[in-house]
Amino acid sequence: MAKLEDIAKLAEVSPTTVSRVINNYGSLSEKTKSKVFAAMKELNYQPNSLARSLKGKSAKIIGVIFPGVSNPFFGQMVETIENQLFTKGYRIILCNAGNNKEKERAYLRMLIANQVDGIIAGSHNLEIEEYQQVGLPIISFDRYLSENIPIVSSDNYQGGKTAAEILLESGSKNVQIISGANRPNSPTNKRLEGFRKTIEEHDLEFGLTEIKFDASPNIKGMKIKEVLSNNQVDGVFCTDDLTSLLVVQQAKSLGLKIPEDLRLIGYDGTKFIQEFHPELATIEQPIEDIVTLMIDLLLKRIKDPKCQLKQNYVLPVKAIAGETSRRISK
Amino acid sequence: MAKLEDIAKLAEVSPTTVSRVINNYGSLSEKTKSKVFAAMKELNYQPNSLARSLKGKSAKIIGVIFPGVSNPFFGQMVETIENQLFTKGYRIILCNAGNNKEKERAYLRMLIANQVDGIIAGSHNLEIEEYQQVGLPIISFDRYLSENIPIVSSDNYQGGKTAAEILLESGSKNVQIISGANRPNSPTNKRLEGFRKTIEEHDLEFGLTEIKFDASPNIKGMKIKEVLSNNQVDGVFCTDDLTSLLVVQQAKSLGLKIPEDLRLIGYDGTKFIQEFHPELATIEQPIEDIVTLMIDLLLKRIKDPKCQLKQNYVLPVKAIAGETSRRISK
DNA sequence: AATTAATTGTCAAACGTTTGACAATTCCAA
DNA sequence: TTGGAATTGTCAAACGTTTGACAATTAATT
Repeated sequence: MAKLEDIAKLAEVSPTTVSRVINNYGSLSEKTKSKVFAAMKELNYQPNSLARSLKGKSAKIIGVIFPGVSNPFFGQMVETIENQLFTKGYRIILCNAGNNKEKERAYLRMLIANQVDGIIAGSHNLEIEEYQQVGLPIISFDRYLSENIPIVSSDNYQGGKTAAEILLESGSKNVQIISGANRPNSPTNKRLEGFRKTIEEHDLEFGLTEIKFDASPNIKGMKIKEVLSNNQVDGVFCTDDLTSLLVVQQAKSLGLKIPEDLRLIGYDGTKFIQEFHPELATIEQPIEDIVTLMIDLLLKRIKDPKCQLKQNYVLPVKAIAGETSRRISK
Repeated sequence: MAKLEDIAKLAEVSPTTVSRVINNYGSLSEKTKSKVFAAMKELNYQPNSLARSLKGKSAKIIGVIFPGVSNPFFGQMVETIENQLFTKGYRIILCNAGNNKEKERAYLRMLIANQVDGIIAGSHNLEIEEYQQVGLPIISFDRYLSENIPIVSSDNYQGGKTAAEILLESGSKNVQIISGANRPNSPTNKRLEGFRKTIEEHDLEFGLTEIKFDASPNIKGMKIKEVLSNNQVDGVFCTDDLTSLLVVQQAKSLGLKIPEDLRLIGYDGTKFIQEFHPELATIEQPIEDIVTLMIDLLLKRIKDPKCQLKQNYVLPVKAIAGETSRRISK
């Protein structure tokens, strides 16, 4: 590995000058600059980023903590984060916290040890006290972490409301919401609230089924089957699209026709779902915008750690029409 | 941020001793060790990983280069890599190369500058000469990169063969393979070969449709529609499961019943597909094993950069039965 | 008590940079 | 030609560790 000194020798200048060229510091003639650049090219030189960061230069690395990336929603999220950060010159360390508090803690410590510039967190493990003490800029997606950590989320309340409206418009009277188990302080609870409010405004009732986020699909399937067969449910709102897919599966196996017997709407609206399951009605979260905003806020905090940010940033959702919520004329 | 010196003061020992405790170097009494550990705990100390790596200690970071993580196959792959590496004390820098050669190059240089311990690459951009010169341990997934970079892949030939057999057994006579555009040197070509061999052994012919990996789903859909409507195709092998989903979509819109009118088998068999689309027949790649092997090889190379490894490692695939390839009795 | 072994301390160099102070050189214009 | 500015060089300290040489202290063994 070529080092600064080697460049200096080749370009016949002093090491200091090379460093000056790299950091554009002090006054330099065009001639030296180009000599140095040429030498850098010739030796395929890359400044040692460790040494630079040690001297206080930022390493340009962001830690990204999510439950995982095999779920298409988080996959798209992380991919978008990576893409946008890349164009700004940042790299990411991927931290899949799963539903493992210890792992999340370990990652948090590691990120600190590695002197990352900031953290974007969207994990599901709450009550990680450590977040309060991390002396690093953090932005959270859709989860409450601590007092002064801004949360960016989509308009969960409006999302729940819209989902309810669509189900009602589609002619459903007996609706059901299937959601992940609720955590206190989680903004996703608002989906439920918005949904409830709307249903109650129409003087109707609804059933609530909670299924743990991390349950196996078989277990989830079983619970869904119960829901669909015990009641005369004719409308279902799933708080994520994958659960919608399971509902489709179970409905089929029960001989229920969608949308004739049962209307269905999901949540998230990833590119994946829109492209490979355009029949699914869903509420789309503006992933691109969410990421843009998170990164914007994070970089602001990185530039000025004391800059004041709001605690909550809410972005609008969009209803995606789909066959599964088509209005049925009886 | 507490540093080594602070620990030394608190534990009332010399900085050297602290370092010795951390690195378990030289002889140390239990008493001092525990004093130091206590101090470390009290100050919540994390050795500065940059400084350590500068001094030659490994940073315990692996670069992971894939096209992206929004695709469930790569998502699961990367998630598995991350999980397994975590338990071995390594972290990962996620590099989504997309189909962007420049980005991949930039990432490669960055990984070198950041002194990562090794690289796992599964990108789709071939002809990146730089791979030859990277002085780092690299393992590749399913792609040829350069002479001495081991490739781990599933048994593509056998996979293609099995897919063909299943289609034939299901009663299809007029089969079609829909694959990503072929790249020279790519092991995935073997899927095609295995398929061809088997079909020809049965004195049948087959059609080949190539669709660029990165085409939009709409374009892909259109091409698939053409294939399904122009020919009297009654069996389709897609070289990935997502394309299978598109075939299901198009078949439905054309009024073709699966499996009655058309049998279908895909490739990859991610957890996602198996759980959310159990009706899809597919050839499962043993992701877990692939990752285990890649990491095993990589860590070997990291320990001993000169250790001899084979150029190719091939792991067996498994046929996953599904409704879409059910035998039809006419 | 004398000898040896184990433990800890002091000191300094090194890893590859950045950056400041200062001096030396070159260049250009009046 | 001289003065001042622009450019480059030398030198050294710093970032937070690791590690070796060596000396000093303490503990264990006879």
